[in-house]
Amino acid sequence: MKNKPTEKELEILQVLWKLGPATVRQVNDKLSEEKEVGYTTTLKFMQIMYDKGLLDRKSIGKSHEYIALITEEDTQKTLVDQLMKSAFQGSAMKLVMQALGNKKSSAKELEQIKKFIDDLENK
Amino acid sequence: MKNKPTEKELEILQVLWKLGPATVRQVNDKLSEEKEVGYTTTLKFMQIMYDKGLLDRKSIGKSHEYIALITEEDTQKTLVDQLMKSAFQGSAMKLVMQALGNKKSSAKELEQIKKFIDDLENK
DNA sequence: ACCTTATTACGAAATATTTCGTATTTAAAT
DNA sequence: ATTTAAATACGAAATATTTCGTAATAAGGT
Repeated sequence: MKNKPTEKELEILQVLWKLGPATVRQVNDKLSEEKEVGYTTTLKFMQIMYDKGLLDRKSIGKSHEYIALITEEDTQKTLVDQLMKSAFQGSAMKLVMQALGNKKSSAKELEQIKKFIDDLENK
Repeated sequence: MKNKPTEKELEILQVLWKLGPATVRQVNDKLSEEKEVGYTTTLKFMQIMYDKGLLDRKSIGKSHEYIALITEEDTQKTLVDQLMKSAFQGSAMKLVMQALGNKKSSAKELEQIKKFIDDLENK
């Protein structure tokens, strides 16, 4: 089983999943759109994540280009599993109902989910 | 908006939701079933949570009886919202599909969810 | 070859979370 | 009233996470 990335690490992963391979500068620019953050802060994180094996990198000119080594899906799976265990007694159903009840999803989305469930059932 | 409890705080909340009003001793015993933890550790957490306003307490003999001031539902909502934002681009649907896809829910549960969705739609 | 500028490397401060030891208090039993 | 056992209060150590300053490095332009 995987252990989950910290919140800041997740923010950086999000950027990399969206942009694909990217430099510290690019990631920092993206993060800074939301909330100003020091360049060396982002750099440090990405170095730590590289050391941890969360990212890979290669030299491009004088800088590095980083790429996520874990997929968005795997990470989502890890996080959902964790939340299900820690707050929903391991019940996917409880979690799902909470998620659907919370935020009004569009009719279209609800249909998609029903179709998704049908597919699960006929498998 | 609420901010989420830390992991240890959540563990303690879980026990209190399950047991109802309980002493530090009772909570610590419960937690220790899983993994040994020092009595004063649990005590300290519950004191902090009391100071933060997460718990209330009243004197019972020489000890205190604590009770959760936030409900399990509200907490689940907060956690799901947070996860939805931080890892699923705010999409309930993506989260739901991940949750259902991950863990095989029983046919009965899947039916319940579909019914739940139907209710949402006819509202 | 030298200067400029952007990048990396490194260390450490700042903050948040988790853990527990020790001293004090309290109530119950004798 | 005194002793004893259990609980609380307090402080601080241990660990994890987040943030950034400074120095060293490297590449590109002149």
